[in-house]
Formats: sequence, C-alpha cells, structure tokens
Amino acid sequence: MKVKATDIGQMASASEVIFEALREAITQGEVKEGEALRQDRIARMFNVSRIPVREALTRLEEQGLVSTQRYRGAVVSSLSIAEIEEVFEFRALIEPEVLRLAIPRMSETALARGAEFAAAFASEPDSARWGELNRRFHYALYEDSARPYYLSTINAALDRVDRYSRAQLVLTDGMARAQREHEAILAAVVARDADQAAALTREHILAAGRSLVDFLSRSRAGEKAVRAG
Amino acid sequence: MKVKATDIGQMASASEVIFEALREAITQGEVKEGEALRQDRIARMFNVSRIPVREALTRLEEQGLVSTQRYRGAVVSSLSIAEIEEVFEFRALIEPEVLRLAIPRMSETALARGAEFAAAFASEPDSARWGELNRRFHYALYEDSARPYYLSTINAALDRVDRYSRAQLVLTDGMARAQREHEAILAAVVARDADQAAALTREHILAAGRSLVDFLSRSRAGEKAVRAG
DNA sequence: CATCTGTTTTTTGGATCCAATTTGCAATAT
DNA sequence: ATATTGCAAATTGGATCCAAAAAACAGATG
Repeated sequence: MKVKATDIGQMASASEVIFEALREAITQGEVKEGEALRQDRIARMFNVSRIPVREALTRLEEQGLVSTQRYRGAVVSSLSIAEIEEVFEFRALIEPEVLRLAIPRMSETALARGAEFAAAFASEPDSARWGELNRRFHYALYEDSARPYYLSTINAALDRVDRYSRAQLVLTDGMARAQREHEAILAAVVARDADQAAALTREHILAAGRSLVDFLSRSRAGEKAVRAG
Repeated sequence: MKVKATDIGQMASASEVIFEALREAITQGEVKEGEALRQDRIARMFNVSRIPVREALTRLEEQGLVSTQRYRGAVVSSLSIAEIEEVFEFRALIEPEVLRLAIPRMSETALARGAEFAAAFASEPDSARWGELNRRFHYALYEDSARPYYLSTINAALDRVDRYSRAQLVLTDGMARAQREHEAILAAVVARDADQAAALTREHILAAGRSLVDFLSRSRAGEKAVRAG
C-alpha cells in the first residue's frame, strides 16, 4: 500500500490520507477479502496514533468496504456472487440513464476527454490502472449530466466491485471486448444518439457483470475443490 | 433529541447510539440545516467524551447528512432545490424497478404488512411519524425483491430528503394524495400487475418531488423576501 | 488424542490531555 | 463610524493512557 499524502491534496488530515490509501488498497485488491485490518499495524504504517485510523475505518465501513464486529476489528468485506450481480444490475440501471441525461448538454471538451481515456485504457499495459482508466472514461461522458448524486452512487458501486474485475480482465478476452464496447458507446455519443448510447452502456455493464460472475463462479468452485481435495 | 439506547439494540457501542440519534434528529428536522454540531455539546448530552461523537459525525458526513470543514466542525447539510430534485429523480428510477422485481416473489405476509403500514400511515395524526410509516409501507413491498444494495441506496436517499417533506405534507393536500396513491399501488400489487405497480410508484415519487420542490421554491422565496424587507 | 478450563496476550472502544487553528472581541488607527 | 491589529476563548485533530472484551495459549482431564 502506497502512502502519498500529496496525491490527495495538500494538508489533508491524517484520517483522510489513511482513508484514501485504504480505499485504494481495497479496491485494487492489494488487501484480500476477509483480511483483518488491525488498527495498531496501520497506525504504525502511517506513523500516527490509532485515532485517525479508526476514523478511516469508520468511513470504510460506512461505504461497505469493510465490515466490523464489536471488539473484533475490521475485515475487508467479501461479496457473494449474488451481491456482485446486484451491483452490476444497479449500475446497468443507473449509468445508461446518466449518460442519456448527459448527451444533450455534453461539451466537446468532455467528449474529447472521453475519447482520450478510452484510448488510454486500450493502450495501458499495467492491469492495475485499468479500473481507474475505465472509470475515468465513463465519468467523462457522465459528467455533463450535472447529476452529482447519481455520480456518487456510481462511484460507490464501482468501489465495491472493481477489485474483482482485474483478474477476470487479465485471464479472459474481457479487455478486448471492453475496448470495442467503449468505441461503440463513443460513436453513439458523437452521433448524439442518446437511446443508442444508453442501450450500449447497459449492455456493456451487463456483459461485464455476466463475465465476472461466470469467472468468479468457476474460480470459487475451483478453490472449493482444492480445499476439499 | 431523544437518547434511548434500548431502541437501537442492546449493548450497541456509544458511537452507534449517537450516530442513530443524530441521524434521526437530522432526518426529522429537529436540528435545522446549517446548524453547527459541536462535538463537546453533543458529548455532554450523551455523557461521553468527544471520541465516539467524532465517530458518529464521521459516519454522518460519509452519508452526506452533515458537511465538515477542517477545524470548523460539522454542520447539517442543506440541499439546494436542484439537489432535492435529483434525489427524487433517483428514487423514481430505482424504486419502481425494485417493486417490479419484488412482485413475482412477494409473499402474502409482506403484502399484508404493506397494507398494514398504508393504513397506519393514513390514520396517523402525528406528522412526526409520517416519514417512518411511509418508509415502512414502501419497504414492505420492496423487501421480497431480495436486493439489499438497492434498498440501502433507497434508505440513504430517503434520509436526505425526509426532513423537507413534513412541512409540505402538513401545509398542502399532499397527505391525502399520498394515501390515494398508496392504495392504488397496493391494488396493483395485489393484482400482481408489475408494470402498473412500477408506473404508479414512479408517478407517486415524481409527484411527491414536484410538490416538495414547488413548496420549497415558494417558502424559500418567501424567506428571502422577509430577510430583504 | 481431543477437549475443557484458567491465564496471558492482543486488540478494541473510550477517556483524558495537548497542540494547532479558527473565531470572537476589544483596543487602536484611519 | 469603519477598518485593522492583537490577544483570548472556543473548537478541532490527534496522542497517550486505560478498561473491557476477545483471541491465543498452556496445563489439566477424560
């Protein structure tokens, strides 16, 4: 886990820095699901007392990224297949609508930023950065919707499932398909075809969800078999 | 603000009790928007130190119910008309879908609970309880959707806007209309007409949003005039 | 060998204390 | 009268300390 205060903005409070670092570490999958987050260990890692660490953990729990039991500490939440499916279903409901709202008022600069991030996503060799670039691509297209509340719920949803996606994208043709779908969405946006762009976005998310659930079903079944035999 | 630990569950930690009490106080409108929440004052109110109070405030901030500036403390967030509109628009997108998903699998007991809360809502004289009863009515109908994530986002959305609704329901015919709409939704659910129930729910939420925005526009314009003259 | 029981070690939730920052106010200058 | 400067009070973020609960462990018992 990297500790870089400068990333977050100058003079952020310690708890904010820790919160961001932990959130990043969890969404990136650097700390595994079920892993315990010990206050004391994290405090030493950042050279602070446990107080700001506890504040960061409180925030993470409120976001659903860790779960806590009294006197038993925080562990990284592990989502069931059903819960992951639900998050994708949710995104497939929200995101097309946000894009639909954004298209009539979308600026050329926002569109250009979208194209830029689509290209960056397609040519990024480091799988650790795919999640962020994918998010920035979609965010650029959603931004002009002027719906901050929707966008915050989308970010929260992505934070929940991002860490599961990476292995799937690496080990399947998910990356290639995502790129093609991004291009198609961009084309529809350029044509200002809101219905088409929304439909493509919905399919993009549902397809990603299906791939991920399928991948996780297989790999979790595999793990079970390994443990058993 | 009432302090009753027993309500929340036995042996909840102090911070949880405080969080629930503050959340309730904010959603009920007992503390006004813009009002400062001083850690020391709240701590004395609950006979605890400021530490659990800070944890509660952190949670509230994460939920968007208060906003905080470094060294300046927490204040109850005040939503602009546009932000309130957005929350209703969000609910009008999510809730019909959840109801649609719930109907095919809805149990008779869930339906009975829905009818029960609709009746309780209709006959409740204390406006302070309308928000909760309305929420319970809809929640009963949504529950069998088996979509906990959707439901948590709905609850978060309601927490944001509930406190604005009460005055509007008291001072207009909103209460009567809400009752009629609840009955219509219930009838559609009884008939297992998912499309109709979803459409009625969408209209119910959009109508409530329009009434509230209209009401707030008038009353906020009124306040401005008073301040000016 | 597995299991139960009592004890030690970890770990957490909270209290108290301290330093940094902001805010309020009074005295002064314009 | 208004603006400005310089404390003093209020308030917050964080450190350190303490008690309660849970986990880990060791020895006793079947």
